[in-house]
Amino acid sequence: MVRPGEGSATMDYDPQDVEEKWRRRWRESGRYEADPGDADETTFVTVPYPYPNGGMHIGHARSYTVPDVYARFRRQRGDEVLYPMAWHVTGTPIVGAVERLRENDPEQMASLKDAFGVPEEDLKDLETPMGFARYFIENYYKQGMEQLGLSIDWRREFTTNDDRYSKFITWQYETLRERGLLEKGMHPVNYCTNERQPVTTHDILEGEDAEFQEFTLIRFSMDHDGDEVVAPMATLRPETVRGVTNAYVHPDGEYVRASVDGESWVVSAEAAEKFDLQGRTVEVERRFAGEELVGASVTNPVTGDEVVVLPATFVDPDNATGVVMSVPAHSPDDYVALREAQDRADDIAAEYGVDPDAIPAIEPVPILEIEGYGGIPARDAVEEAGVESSDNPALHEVTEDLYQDEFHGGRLLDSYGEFAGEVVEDVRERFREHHREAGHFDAMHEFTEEVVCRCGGDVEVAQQETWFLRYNDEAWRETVGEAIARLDAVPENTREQYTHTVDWLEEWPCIRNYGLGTRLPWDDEFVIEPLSDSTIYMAYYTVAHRIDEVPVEELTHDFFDALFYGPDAVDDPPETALELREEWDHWYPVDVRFSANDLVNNHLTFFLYHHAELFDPANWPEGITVMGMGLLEGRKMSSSKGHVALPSEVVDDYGADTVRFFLLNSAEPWQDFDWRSDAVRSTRNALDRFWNRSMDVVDADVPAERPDPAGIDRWLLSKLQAAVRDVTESLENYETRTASQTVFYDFEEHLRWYRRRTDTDRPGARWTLRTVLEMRLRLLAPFVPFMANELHEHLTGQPAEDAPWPAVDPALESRTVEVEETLVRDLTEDVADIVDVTGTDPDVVRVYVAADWKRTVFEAVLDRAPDPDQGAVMGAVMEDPEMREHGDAVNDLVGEMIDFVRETPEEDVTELPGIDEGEVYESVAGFVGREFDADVEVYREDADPHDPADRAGEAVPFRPAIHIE
RNA sequence: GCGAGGGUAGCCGAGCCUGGCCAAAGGCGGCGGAUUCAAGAUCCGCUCCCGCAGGGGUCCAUGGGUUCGAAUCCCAUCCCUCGCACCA
Repeated sequence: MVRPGEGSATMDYDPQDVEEKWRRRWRESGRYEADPGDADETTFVTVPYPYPNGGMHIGHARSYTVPDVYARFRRQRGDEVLYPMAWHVTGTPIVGAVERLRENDPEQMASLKDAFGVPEEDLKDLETPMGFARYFIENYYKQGMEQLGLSIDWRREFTTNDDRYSKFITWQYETLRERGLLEKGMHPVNYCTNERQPVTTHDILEGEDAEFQEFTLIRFSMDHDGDEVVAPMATLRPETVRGVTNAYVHPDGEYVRASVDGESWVVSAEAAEKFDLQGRTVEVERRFAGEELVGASVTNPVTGDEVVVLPATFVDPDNATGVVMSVPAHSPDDYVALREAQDRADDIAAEYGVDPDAIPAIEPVPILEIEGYGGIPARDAVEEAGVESSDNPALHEVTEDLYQDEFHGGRLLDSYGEFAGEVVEDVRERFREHHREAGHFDAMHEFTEEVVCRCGGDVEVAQQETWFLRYNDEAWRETVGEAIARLDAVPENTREQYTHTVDWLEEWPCIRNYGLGTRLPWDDEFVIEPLSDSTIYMAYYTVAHRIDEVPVEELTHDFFDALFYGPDAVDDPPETALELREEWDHWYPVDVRFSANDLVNNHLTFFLYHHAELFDPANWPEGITVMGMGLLEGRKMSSSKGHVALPSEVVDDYGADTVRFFLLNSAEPWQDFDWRSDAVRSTRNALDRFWNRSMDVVDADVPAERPDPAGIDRWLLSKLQAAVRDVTESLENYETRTASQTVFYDFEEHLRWYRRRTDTDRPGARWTLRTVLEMRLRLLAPFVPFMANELHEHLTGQPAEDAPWPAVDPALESRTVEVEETLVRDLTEDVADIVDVTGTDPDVVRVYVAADWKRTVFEAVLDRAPDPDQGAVMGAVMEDPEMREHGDAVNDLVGEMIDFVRETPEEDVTELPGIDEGEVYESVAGFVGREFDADVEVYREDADPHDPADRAGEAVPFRPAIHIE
């Protein structure tokens, strides 16, 4: 019995022990530090740097392991490979995390303590943003990556808050500005009216999902205190302007008369503040109750018609302008409200002094027609739904439905002139622009729901001056389009997503008011936001370890110009910059970037934009492989709910190789994967089995020279060549699942058959198994580097990763042998079927090989492959008088053979004429006999066989007749 | 609504591009057997229905179509997931 730790070659699989040993060797030898050498090819693999605002979970583990597999694969193929890593700390998430920690926010504390297991005594280290980041970098990310065995060059590590990195970003933004790709403008932001500053979604307590809406303001005019003033009415449906029959204000609401951008406006008090925030110059001149406006008439800027202002308590002065227009023909809400106002017409007239005849006289004015509704769609909708009053909750739904229908199916009436007859969906935008230019319309932003800041303050949409990246610039779009066209987009269908994103992107506001990162070079009040400071940093990796020796103040604009654009780009190029340029030239471009698929429509597209602009096509990204999401036990992971699997824990539980193998094998990189502990456990069992079997091979005596191979050895070696070819091809396509499935599980199936077929103790078998193991270990090394290296070293004295990637040996590949073996398998299965269905335990199995004339028929069919025609074959065959003797049997056989040829792969069919079936069956008589514990007798149908059950006649080529007794 | 992806046996999941080797890989779960003191370990077999001769029937969301032949190609319908921004 072998005791643990005894050092015998037959030791049990102990991943913790094996893995720690290799980690140490890699660390101490600097195995993955990549420096320019003289290899024929370089491979530069990148992945978005992690954002350490929390710990690392199993989804991250996969994101970094998939590139590692590719890196290891390319390394074994002889490339110089660079796989670097850094840390993204830009912006507010880390700052926000620290704030929530300081406030003892329960969700944050649960995430830190329960999900990530941060000990109480460490919490004090997390109280500054960089302290927080550093803690998770060191204790979670970096440690997790090392445990997983990622082949990263750690010398190049940096954070995006480093001074030198900022110099690089500074150069990037100065360059973009010089090229006119940055633009100053106004932009809507979330603004806390209490703190008097912009806030991010992380700071929002209520209404996190609220979106900005752009309301169109219809500039109604009215007489107020003897002046002509504007009463702007907000709407999302500007095309209904011709259907306005009246307006509403809240009689008790506070309204103001204000000067807005030099004009006199009447709006709610809240609206005046919003206009102020949205970049307009607002001076409130007088405040009054809404009641004061009731009864006034306002003039429609488009039609010139006058309509009356009515009181309504449903008006929310804190929504939009607080002055509402009513379109009863097309808005069920308005329709019902109007009916109710008309019911109370006398009261309203008496209370507010409105002309008593005005209210009953209001009639809905249709502005469009739509199939399925009459002239007044809102009336039909309301009546059909049986809604009688405004407090019926169904009214909301009726309104939504009608809006939807009218948007997609409503055609404007003749009064719309040039817009008449068009569908709302197609015409709204043009209509709005037309009237905006004519001065009839204006615009404002508003949230879709109420938004409250963490401080309790009201959050409003504010317009703020900002800098934009001009992603909608036509020339830039064209260049990035070329970059997309050249890209190896994996999977291929993502290419369209990049194109689509480019079409859809407008200007991108690239700065924020606060957060970590690089200040805007020409205005240090602002910081460049995270998606904008992470577009070309892969270039920084190439020099990161050497730039640390350059004093920060030397990292000028010229320095980077010289580095990236060469000695001619500046007058007096710094020597160091030119030295670093060689590193950059050596590694760039990025060969492949691996990234989660949700970054396609921002980060990855930005990545392409900036490369396309700042670098030559030769340095544009060559490939992007997108990755799917991770589930845990079938559910989404969530650190706040504690539903996460941590890499360090699962590596402790199962071993890094098991974790890696599961992550790589359970789905292709771009598919979603599901971390299920039962499946992971079964992966571990499979690796255990593999280890034990491998150790048996390691311990076996193997002849130095290859002994004479049995047929089955040649079969297994042929399968091995196919595996080498398939794994190589799959890995070139980043198909980690297919590749690992082929070399591991599929090959285990071949070995199962091999063990069943032959005595594995023969010298020939021992030699074969050893050769197979050695090759498989090399093929497995990218996936399970610890185990593969360990076993390969036991076997050959050299780690698998240092051995070259296997090549297909054509001498060991034989289609004929493989086809013969399928005949053996077919025979075995047929006998087993018969045994099964008859329930007999045979003493004798008789096998009858088809007569020669049947072979002739098969060959006649084969002559007309791949799509033989029954008539033609029959014509040819029947020319032979001997055939005619067999009569109808020939016809049946031709039909059967035609089906057989059609259904068999062409490369197999062509092998068949060279195969002597009888010989094949005779050579496996011993094996088949053992399988069924019976004597096996092989006969030829036309050689006067012993045929007690009269079966021989049923034999057809490659389907022998069988009789069991 | 727009854009992308998807619906395959108890479950997960391959196959679909390039139609026939597909009753449809593999895993999990379940059943039976072997080994074992025992086992969540390993090994062998079974796991749509019928069948005492290698066979037959039905099947890949639904309904049509193309084809000698459809899980695979085309059309329509239903359902599900993700993204739609200034947030990493």
